[in-house]
Amino acid sequence: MMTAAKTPRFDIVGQALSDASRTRMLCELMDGRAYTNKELASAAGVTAQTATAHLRLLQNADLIVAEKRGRCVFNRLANEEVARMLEQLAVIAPSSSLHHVQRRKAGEIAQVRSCYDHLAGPLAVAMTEQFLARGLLREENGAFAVRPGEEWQKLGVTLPQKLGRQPFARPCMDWTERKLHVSGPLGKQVLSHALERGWMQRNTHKRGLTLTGPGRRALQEILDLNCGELINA
Amino acid sequence: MMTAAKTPRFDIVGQALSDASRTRMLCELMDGRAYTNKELASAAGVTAQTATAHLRLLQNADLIVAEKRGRCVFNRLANEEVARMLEQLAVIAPSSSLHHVQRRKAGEIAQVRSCYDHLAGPLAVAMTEQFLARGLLREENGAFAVRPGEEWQKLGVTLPQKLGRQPFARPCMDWTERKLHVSGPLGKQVLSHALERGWMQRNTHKRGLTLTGPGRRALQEILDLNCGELINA
DNA sequence: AAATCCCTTCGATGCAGAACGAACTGTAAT
DNA sequence: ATTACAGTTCGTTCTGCATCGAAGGGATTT
Repeated sequence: MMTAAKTPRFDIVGQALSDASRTRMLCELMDGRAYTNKELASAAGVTAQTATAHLRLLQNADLIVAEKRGRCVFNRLANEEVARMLEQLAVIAPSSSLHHVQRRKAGEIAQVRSCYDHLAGPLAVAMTEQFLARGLLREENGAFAVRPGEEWQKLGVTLPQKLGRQPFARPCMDWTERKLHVSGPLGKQVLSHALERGWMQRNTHKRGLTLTGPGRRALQEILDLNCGELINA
Repeated sequence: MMTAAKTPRFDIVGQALSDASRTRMLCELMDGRAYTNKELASAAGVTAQTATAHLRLLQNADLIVAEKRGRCVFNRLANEEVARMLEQLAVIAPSSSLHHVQRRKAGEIAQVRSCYDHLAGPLAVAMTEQFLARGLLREENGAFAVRPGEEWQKLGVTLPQKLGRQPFARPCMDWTERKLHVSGPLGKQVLSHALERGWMQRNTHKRGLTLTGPGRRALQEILDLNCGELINA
């Protein structure tokens, strides 16, 4: 049975987010990969015992899930909603250094990076703008409606039979660009296809990605994107 | 060489969200309207002193903004991004999965409502504009000067002998319209008269009001107001 | 078997902050 | 002028919890 219209318990999640050690761990997890207890302890700058307590708390708040493998425990974000919530949180959360400086400093932040399981950053924003300009996507009251097009196939996207029903493409706010890019199953397919084809490679330990020559050419050909303007490396 | 940590400080916002009293207040504010300290204290179930501390904390986290007006302090969400973040948070937060949080979209908030003891909302704003256009009110350095007129009588307003002495009509900022409407004794008389005559009725629970047929006709006749344009119910 | 490593549990410590009563400031009503 | 009311400040109490040292389990290696 459900209780009568009670207020959402923001405080339970907020409690989990209220400690700097825990949020440092979450930032580490935002690339969608799994990290061990020890790695996250090191990222947060605390001992393993303390990390254990933190990770249990994050688990109880359903922000992460843990998987035991041998003597290690792999932790990852519980689901995409958690990642989206964190991205939205980043829009309003103050940063250790200045936001504006971050954006302008070339190369300090990866121009191409992943956001949980999909592309983010200027490249993702530019691609999304192309999708919208070509009528492949339409923004409809805060959601993305997907229209068929040969570009999807070239990007490795398999469209579902029934378009427009489920959230196949979701708008996701990029916190450095403050513009929309595509998440959801569509965004996920685009990234995994790009990684398979060697269009880009994951950097060490972070969400950064490196766009390769073939990737540059592929995006130029499929979407007429001039990646040289975006990534001045 | 690792650059200095530039991770977003999720914990600062999380800290603000970590207390149930504060999140109850935020839930109350999610309709986009402004509430006083006391109202929020009551919504959170704490005393006024405690609410003061909470509200200051929320201000420092840039989640809300406060504006002093008279002896009251009106608090509202700082911006649209905060509302979006809270909505995204509601997706994660327990016990919120079914009840979609009511955030202000166009026309979602009562078009006719009360603000303590006087009318507010688009209807009140439209009436005030009529008062000004007909010369019944004049804005003088931030205050309303009242001029005599037969409309006042028809609206149930008894003017005091000495006009202009004390603030008989005060300008009151409507938070959703961002325009002025009339408070003070004059606004109070208008509302109580309208309720007496059955021009409108109080809704359950909130400050919402329902404009009745006779009320619609009365306002049409007295002020030439077309209420149909305002209230699309 | 012993050694090593990852993680957890337990206990102690110390700090942060949520709550309210009492008292105070300033504004509005009568 | 007096009263009532909204909000704040201060001091106190009490609970929660982040942290680490020490010690214990379980898995893998030597």
